[in-house]
Amino acid sequence: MSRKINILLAEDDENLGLLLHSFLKTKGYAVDLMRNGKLAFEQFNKATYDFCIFDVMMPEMDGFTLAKEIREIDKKIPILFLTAKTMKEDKLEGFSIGADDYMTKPFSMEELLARIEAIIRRSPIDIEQEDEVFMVGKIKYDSQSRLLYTEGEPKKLTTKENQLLKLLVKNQNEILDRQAALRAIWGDDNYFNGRSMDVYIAKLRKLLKEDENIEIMNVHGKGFQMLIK
Amino acid sequence: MSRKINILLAEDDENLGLLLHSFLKTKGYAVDLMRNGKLAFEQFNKATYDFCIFDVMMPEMDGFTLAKEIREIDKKIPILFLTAKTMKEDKLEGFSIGADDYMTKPFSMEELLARIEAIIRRSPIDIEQEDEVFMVGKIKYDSQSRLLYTEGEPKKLTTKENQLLKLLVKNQNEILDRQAALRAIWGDDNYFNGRSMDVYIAKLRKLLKEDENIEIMNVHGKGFQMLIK
DNA sequence: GAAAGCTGTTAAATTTCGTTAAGTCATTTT
DNA sequence: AAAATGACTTAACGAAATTTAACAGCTTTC
Repeated sequence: MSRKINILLAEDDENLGLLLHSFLKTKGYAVDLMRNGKLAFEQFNKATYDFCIFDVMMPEMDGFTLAKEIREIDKKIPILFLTAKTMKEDKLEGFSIGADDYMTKPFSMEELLARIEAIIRRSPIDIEQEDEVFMVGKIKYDSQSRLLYTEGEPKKLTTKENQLLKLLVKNQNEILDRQAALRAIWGDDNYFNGRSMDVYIAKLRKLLKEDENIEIMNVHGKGFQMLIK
Repeated sequence: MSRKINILLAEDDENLGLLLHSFLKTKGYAVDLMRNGKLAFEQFNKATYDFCIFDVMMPEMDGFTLAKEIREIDKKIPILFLTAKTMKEDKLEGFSIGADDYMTKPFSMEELLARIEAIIRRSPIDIEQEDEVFMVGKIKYDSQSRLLYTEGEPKKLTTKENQLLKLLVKNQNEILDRQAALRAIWGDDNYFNGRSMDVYIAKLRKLLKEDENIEIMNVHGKGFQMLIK
């Protein structure tokens, strides 16, 4: 079998949280439980996850806001919502963010498991071997070892260069939101971090200019978009 | 049966502490009892444990803070909390740290035992043979005898080399937080200890450079990450 | 079309890290 | 007891990574 699947679980109800945590663990998943959206977002940027389960109603940051933040930096990770009420609007909002499924409390553990496995089955590419190696145009890029295989010697990226390039590549051809990137990499989107990011964008452009089909384009006031023709 | 399971017990109430200590000993566990969180953390870094039982309310360092510190350097060790009051917030905080279970005082010895065994049953890999012998790339490493089986003569590591290498290996492919490592090995993360750690990182790199697939990579401002390709 | 606000880029300043060597202290050897 | 050894720390210096500054060039707004 392949490696364990990492699930990020955000749930403020301690009983349900524990229950889910231990249940999913017995089913062979690696689960990190966070008690609110803020903590969950921080955790999301620290580790690498394959799957998210978010309660909609939480203190600090609710599940939808959390999902929005995460969608800014990861378009594809499956998100499943848990919602206490059968609010129609809730569901709609959830799906417009890009929810893959939702469950209305109370639900059975087995049902939850079935849904998780269904979603995982549906997205066969990413989950089974969350890729750390990408092709950026004709340039190979290994985000794990932070190596960019340009002509001649592979170039070793610095921590920040690597974090930023990884975000851009993962959001290839889509806009990477400025604030989202700053929060994900620098933890805070103040003015100076913003200027710092601009410096790194310049560095990456220089690193990638060898392939003229790659372009890191600015979208004024919004963010950056890595275009590959 | 396999070897004895080592439990680290942190409990400031002397009566309860001794009671638990002798009870668990009769049940075949090896138990070390510490009377506060600070001592328990120091002890955790001296020996190797399979399981933790922490009282939440303790002088010097409470159980949650202790658990947080330990989680920085060991993501997987099971932690069970003992809590005097049925404080809802306590429980939440505990589980977000990654508690595996909790018990509210007063509780029966048998119930505690049942929970411990349930947790151990759930995590089949780590506990039954928590290894002191690792393969680091193609180099064998015995952290118990502090021997690194490089080409030719096995190299005997010093105390600090061994502690640091063990932490890196246990957090393989993940970031070992600088402060956490310093607190775990040096007890304090001041400037000089930091420089000392850097010296040891250099030593380890030299020791391991024989296998070119091993890399101790710096994550600027955060810590170190041992990568094995 | 001028002001205000973003972005691009280079360079300087600051912080953090890598490495080697010298210093300190305790223990062992001779 | 003097000398040697070993482990660890501190110093020293250089290199690398990151941030801040500085200034020029764009975009939007009204």
